[in-house]
Amino acid sequence: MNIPTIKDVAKAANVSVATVSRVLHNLSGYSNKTKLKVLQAVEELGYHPNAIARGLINKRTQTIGVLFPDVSSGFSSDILHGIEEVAHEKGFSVIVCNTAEEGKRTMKYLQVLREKQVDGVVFTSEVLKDEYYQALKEMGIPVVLVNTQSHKYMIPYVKVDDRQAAYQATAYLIQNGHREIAMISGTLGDTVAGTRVEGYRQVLEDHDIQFLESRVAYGDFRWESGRKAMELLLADAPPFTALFAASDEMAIGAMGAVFAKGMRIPDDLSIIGYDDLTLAKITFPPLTTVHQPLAQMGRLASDKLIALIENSQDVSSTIVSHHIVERQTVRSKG
Amino acid sequence: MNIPTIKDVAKAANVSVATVSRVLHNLSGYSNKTKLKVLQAVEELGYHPNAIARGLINKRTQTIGVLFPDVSSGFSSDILHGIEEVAHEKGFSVIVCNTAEEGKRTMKYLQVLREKQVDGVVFTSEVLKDEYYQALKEMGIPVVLVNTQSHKYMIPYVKVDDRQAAYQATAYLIQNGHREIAMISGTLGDTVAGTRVEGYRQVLEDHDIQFLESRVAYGDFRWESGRKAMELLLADAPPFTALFAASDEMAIGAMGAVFAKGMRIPDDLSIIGYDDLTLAKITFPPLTTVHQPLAQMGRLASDKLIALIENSQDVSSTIVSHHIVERQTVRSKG
DNA sequence: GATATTTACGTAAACGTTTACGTAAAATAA
DNA sequence: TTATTTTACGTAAACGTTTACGTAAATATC
Repeated sequence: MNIPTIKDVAKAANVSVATVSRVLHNLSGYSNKTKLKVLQAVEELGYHPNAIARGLINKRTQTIGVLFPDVSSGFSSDILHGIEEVAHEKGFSVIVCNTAEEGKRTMKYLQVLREKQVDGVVFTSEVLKDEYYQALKEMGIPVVLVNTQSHKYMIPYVKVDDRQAAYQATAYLIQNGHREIAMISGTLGDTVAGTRVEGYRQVLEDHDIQFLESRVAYGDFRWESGRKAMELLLADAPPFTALFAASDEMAIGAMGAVFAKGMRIPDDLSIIGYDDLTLAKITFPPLTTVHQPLAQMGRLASDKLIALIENSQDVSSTIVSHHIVERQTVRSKG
Repeated sequence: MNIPTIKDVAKAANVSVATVSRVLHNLSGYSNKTKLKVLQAVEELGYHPNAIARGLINKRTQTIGVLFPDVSSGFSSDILHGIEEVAHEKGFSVIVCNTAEEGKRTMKYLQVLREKQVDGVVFTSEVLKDEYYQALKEMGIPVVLVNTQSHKYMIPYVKVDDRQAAYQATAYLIQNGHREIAMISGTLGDTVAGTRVEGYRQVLEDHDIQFLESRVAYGDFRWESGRKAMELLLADAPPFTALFAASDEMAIGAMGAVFAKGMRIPDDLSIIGYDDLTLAKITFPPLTTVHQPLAQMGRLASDKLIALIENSQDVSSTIVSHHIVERQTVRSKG
């Protein structure tokens, strides 16, 4: 018993495949009577269209590819959730790819996506290397960037203004009376990480506070690196009363290091994070942090990508708004 | 300038498409000279095979579908990571679906997956309703369950032994001298949740400790429900010195409620969780919990599914091993 | 009632592959 | 040398759709 095709339906309904296709697509060109016959045949045979055959002829697969450095991170999975949500609403499926930040894997994935004829690609949280760009360009399909951007190439992106967000996060600490402020940055050399320390440095200058290289430590955005960086800072840096961590994970790692020293948060040290992962509100005390609307960013990216796929000419980018969510890790000093 | 097809390559290399296909697949039936000609033409034209056309004829798409109740949870995303990893290794792509635990959405996804002709499906963390099973069965493709199982239908699954794990988690508390032990269970009515309270109940009996209905509260596995359940327990339940939470998220929610009361963990109250999410090790104090090898479960599921797709007859299930990871939320009562 | 238009279809090509089958030339065997 | 096998291809059908084009019948127009 083979899977019924449109031909079987046509035969059963005593019409041509063209007619079946027409009624299935609600086009015109058939009487109500034949429509009923066809629909009944579909029902009886349990016919389901084959999207592969359809894709072959339409040159559209209704599928997009999404690349993450680490799908399992709280950060990525929120974005994925958003992307998937609107993709599904709009009739697209999403293929996930985990690049593990490896160039080779990434290129492999791009090749697979090309062969699978995806209609578009979302690329997230990593710098878009030249070779990626070339591959993507050859594929001739729209791309949107999330949480990253390319200065070299003109590609629409969705992200927050990192510099400004970092500026405001640090400013928030200053407003709360802190003047000795350390920072744990993301990977040294990474562009977004870089932008964040610029923001941090800028506020300090604007408030006539001296920027001390010795008060900034570098992690890789992940929890463990935050803990280590904090241990370093606690041991070696000039004393400080507050910390800005460039990711929530690192902030929480830092909190662990602080607690381990028997210090209290925010009594002995204030901390502000960055991201507002689900994590942030469930730690104790709940983490004050700058909120990035991750799921929303995913939704916007999906939206934009699909518009592009459907021939929109609008290649604009969007800077989504961030804001500080005040929880309980920052203490106001008198 | 259109995308080159196998025909273009054939023309450029002055051979037939059949020959091109043969060299591309490393079959036999061509001289070394023509092989070189073909490869060169491929190179020059920048030809890339079209997996859609291939899928149409092979009736294989090298794609699997994966259904999650919530892709963005730390739980799901670890499983996804594992699934994706081996799928990619074995030449399969994965389409993610977020059911949001809604029957209608789930059915919609199953239909999409059917139309897209996926070769297999992984279904995770939800009970497999009859209608899902029927749809899956009609599709005629292999399915594997993760973190759930069906008593009604014969479908391979990958999960831990929940009852035993719950038994051991509670036993661990008893071994540490606790006898007044509360529990926060997952959704009342859910099978896995049910199994876990059975395990809990069983140890108590085996140690001649009276099981008190009033010492078990019900959440939905998520953080907030854990906090609420703990507040309830703290207010209404007979006093207890330890808690077994059926998920790490709930355990952490409970910790928040405890801290909010000014109590200390583990000094005033011991807590053991369940899952060992990334979360667990980064809270303070780090959470003692029962480890489920989530990524590994994903890998195993992927492995099994692909074997099934490739005609393995082995429909066995696997119970993966769990173990308690001792961190700092359980105090030994002298 | 003749002509023009619209409706309701059917036919067949096309999408880009894979592969069964056929065949001429080359290699081997007798 | 001739007969046989093997090699190296080419031809064409098939996968399941969509859609341009054609056409007979029905309907509308005058």
